[in-house]
Amino acid sequence: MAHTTTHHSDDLAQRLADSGLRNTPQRELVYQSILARRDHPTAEEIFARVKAEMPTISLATVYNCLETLIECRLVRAVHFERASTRYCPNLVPHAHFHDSKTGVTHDIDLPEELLAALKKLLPEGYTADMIDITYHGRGAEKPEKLKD
Amino acid sequence: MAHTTTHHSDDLAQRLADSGLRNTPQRELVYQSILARRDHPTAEEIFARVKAEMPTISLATVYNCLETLIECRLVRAVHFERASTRYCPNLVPHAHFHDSKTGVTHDIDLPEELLAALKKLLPEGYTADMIDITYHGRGAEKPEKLKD
DNA sequence: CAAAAACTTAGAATCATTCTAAGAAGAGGG
DNA sequence: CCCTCTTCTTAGAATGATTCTAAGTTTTTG
Ligand SMILES: [Mn+2]
Ligand SMILES: [Mn+2]
Ligand SMILES: [Zn+2]
Ligand SMILES: [Zn+2]
Repeated sequence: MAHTTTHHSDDLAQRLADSGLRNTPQRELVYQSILARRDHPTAEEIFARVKAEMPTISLATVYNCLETLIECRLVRAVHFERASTRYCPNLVPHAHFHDSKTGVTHDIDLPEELLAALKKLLPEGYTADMIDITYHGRGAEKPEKLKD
Repeated sequence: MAHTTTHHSDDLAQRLADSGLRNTPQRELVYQSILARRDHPTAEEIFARVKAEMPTISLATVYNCLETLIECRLVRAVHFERASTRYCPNLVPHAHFHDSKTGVTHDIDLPEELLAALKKLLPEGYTADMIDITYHGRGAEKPEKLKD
């Protein structure tokens, strides 16, 4: 897989350059801390993770970096009710399943055809830039088989 | 249409009674103010409308009444990003179209088949109590034909 | 190097919502 | 009718996530 391997830090460097922004250690660290796991951390959770590596970083900077990452389209903001915003590094169009028992959030891939069907529900002349879909429910009770 | 006509205030009285709650003038007024229009007002907007009729009502009471109406399933809370919660009297399953230019919110009816298709995307063992769908985009630019 | 621009930071401010504590209103039993 | 218990309403304080402010740092440019 030689040179075709893409490093996420390269993505970041590239996107920041494209937007005329600087690639700072804080931005790098905040971005990596979101990529590291497939959970959907809040700003406070990211702050806690990042602080372990860079104890001087501030919560304000975490918020600033997150805003930058969203502008650069490397991270997506996710909202459940009015709870703290969560941040998601999965850039393919997907829905979110919010487990009301555990509070855990899973990504649900959305087939192109389903998005098309949703767009067909709109009245003449309406265009949707994005469609936000959130499931609220419960995940499997039993421990999952032996996949993953 | 004789006696079959349902008055919304009867709905309210019934639901409150079912839940062992009292039917107060404040609850009645808050409910009517939401039913009166198909917009999706915020608590502050409802407060303003209701205050015109009952100048002594408090914002806390509006929030309390809204919570009660939601418990009684007569009103639905709607969230866009982290903006103020909006309240919707449309009880059939529907999505929301949020016009990013005007800020106006429209209801979009959801066919049963589409909800079924969405539920089929969930992994084994996952159940969704509810699915929240929000479109973000722009409505028709031109003035609508001559309907409505 | 000097100056300008972009960033980071701590703490204050904001804003929607919830909480608290006290008073008002309604239901029921005598 | 009173009395008492419970439910409601109310004003204002508290909360919590996020944004703003103002001052220092770092980076880039000339
Ligand atoms: Mn400071
Ligand atoms: Mn008070
Ligand atoms: Zn996600
Ligand atoms: Zn609605």
